[in-house]
Amino acid sequence: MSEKSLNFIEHIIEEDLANGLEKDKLRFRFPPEPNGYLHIGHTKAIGISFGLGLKYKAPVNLRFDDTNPAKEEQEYVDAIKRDIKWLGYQWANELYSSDYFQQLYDWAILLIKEGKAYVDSQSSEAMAEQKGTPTQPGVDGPYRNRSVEENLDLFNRMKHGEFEEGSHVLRAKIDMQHPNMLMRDPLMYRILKKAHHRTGTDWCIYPMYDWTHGESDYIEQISHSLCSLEFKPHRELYDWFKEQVYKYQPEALPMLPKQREFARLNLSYTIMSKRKLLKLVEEGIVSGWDDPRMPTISGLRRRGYTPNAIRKFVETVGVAKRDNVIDVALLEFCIREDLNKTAPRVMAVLDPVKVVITNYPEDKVEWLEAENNPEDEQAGSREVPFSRELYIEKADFKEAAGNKFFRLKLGGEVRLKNAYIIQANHVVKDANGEITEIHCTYSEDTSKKVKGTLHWVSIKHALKAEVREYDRLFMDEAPDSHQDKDFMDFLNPNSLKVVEAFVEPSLQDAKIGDRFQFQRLGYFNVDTDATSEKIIFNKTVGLRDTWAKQTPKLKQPTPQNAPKPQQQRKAISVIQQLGKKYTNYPEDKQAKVKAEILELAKQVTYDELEPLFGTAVKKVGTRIAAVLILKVMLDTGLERNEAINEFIEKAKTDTNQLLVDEASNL
RNA sequence: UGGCCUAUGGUGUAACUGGCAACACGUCUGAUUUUGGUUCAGAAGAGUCUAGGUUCGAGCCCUAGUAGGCCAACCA
Repeated sequence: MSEKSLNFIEHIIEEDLANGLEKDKLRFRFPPEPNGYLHIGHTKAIGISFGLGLKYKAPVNLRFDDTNPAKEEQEYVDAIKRDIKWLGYQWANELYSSDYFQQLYDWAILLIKEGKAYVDSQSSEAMAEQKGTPTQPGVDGPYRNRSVEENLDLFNRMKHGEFEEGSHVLRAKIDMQHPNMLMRDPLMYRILKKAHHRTGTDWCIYPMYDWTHGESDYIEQISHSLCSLEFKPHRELYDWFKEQVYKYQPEALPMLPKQREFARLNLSYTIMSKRKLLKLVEEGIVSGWDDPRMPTISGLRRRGYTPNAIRKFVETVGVAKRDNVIDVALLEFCIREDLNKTAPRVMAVLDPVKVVITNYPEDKVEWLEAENNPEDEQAGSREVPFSRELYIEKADFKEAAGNKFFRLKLGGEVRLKNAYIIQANHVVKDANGEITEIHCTYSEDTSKKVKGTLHWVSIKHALKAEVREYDRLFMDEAPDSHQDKDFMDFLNPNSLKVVEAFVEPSLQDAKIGDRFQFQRLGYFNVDTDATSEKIIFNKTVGLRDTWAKQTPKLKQPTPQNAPKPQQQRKAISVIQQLGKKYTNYPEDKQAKVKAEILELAKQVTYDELEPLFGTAVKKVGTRIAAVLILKVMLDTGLERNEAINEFIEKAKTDTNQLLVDEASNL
């Protein structure tokens, strides 16, 4: 059994188990708000909680956090359930926070009676002002000390709809001076005269997140409530509410859930905010939540991603507490890895040029055997038609090219996949000089060694198909991380390219969702828009292409190389970095680095330098760097002092010759 | 002018206090190949944010910094 190393959450659980928590008390939950579609970021949270459920054979509840009737809709509930199921996870119970409205209300009454909650009747502006700021404490509001009787009366009338929205709220009475702003008398209830997707018009007060979420965990006796990092400050409040409520029924509900937070998933070149994704949908930038360019589960599904690949992906990214940006290349690796093993191979030409095989009889057709998947012996084979006139990719032919070009060129030979070897003899061009036909001759000897193999389709047998090729939606690595620019500024105008392609006839019967590898091109699946008349493919992902990397791309000035989302580093820290490895470099590189350090040194102040004098003896490189900086400073008029002299003397007696040399130079 | 969290190759995650640090992606070689795919073999790349300290020994413990993130919705 291969012991995979545990992530920090698993460590916590193991520790709890070791401290006496019974294994069958473990219980998790995934708590989406039904106000949008699930995206790849949620998959991490899903993978964590459901994964833990699988690992410990513990139940995982699907609980919709539906406390805001203004935003939540049944459509989203359905979509979320569909997506989780599609990913292959099973929840123990389908639950709703709204199921607990009555219980929550009853507990709120008890809290009021204890003097732990009160009705505030100010405007939200007034309350916000009293709340202070992160750096300034808040002050008590005028209604903070209402009597229990008055609070009870008011809260009761709130519930019965006697007041307008915004006129009163129920707040927990904690501490307006608390350093954690969430503890400054947080709201528990607001008046909302809106119909709820489940409770209809039963309620006109609705509980807030903090009050609802923790208590829902508690009611369900969740052992570990896992959420993303931004809820860390909420934990204190989560615990406060939990402790208040616990004393009302410690025997019936003994488990106090534990909230722990992990860093959410970020993917390079994409956005993950539901609000922003909604904007793309609403503004028609994409065709809907399931547009294949969207990072939603439904978008990825339509694009051709498999549940397997997505699960593997979230497993691979790991779980920790630091902010991260995952390279989309990892996601692409996961889907290629899966599809390589499972997708049947077919031939399709996306950008055709005609090939005429002049020594092949006009009417002859041969059906040649083609392997369905070299990675899967069970996959069997099919037959593809070969005839005199074929299409190959334009990019697979050049009139003249060097010998690193393995494809077809005039006078050169190339193998046609599953068929013969052909030689290009001459080309026919139109008035614009565009090649319209490539005339070739074929040879039936297929045993010959030739470097290149091309895919092709027989023109008269080929099916026309629409192919939708996608590129990233955004051209920036982190489109929503720029304070001065809107994420919409980075939209890629060429994220969708529709081409008319020619595919082999076996694809006639392909059904919606079917996945294929178009040989040498990539993985494609049949889009939901396909009809019996018109077949439509989505490009899921291209094959790895080491050839494309070598050919200098004449594309747009690669935005990838543009300034990283890092801020300018201080010269001193750059020098330290350079210095560290100084002694490891060969001489020429050493000279280069030295020049760089001397240049940077001009921006360093003496105050920044002095701490480096104490650098540990073994860090020779850093000390050399310090000597170099010092040299620049002395040259520009710095007066020697005791610290400097001491440092120089110490350097001169070092065992490292480089250091001694530099120090002696001073 | 406060509280909380985080810091390990380009990226993401590991490392029971004990060997100048492991795995995956990415990058680069080479071999194989009727997919410039796959597979296989290999390489480069990290003094673990900085400076002190404790220790025979520190990525891990202590102190002080630095940098980044989160917190002021009747949202979740």
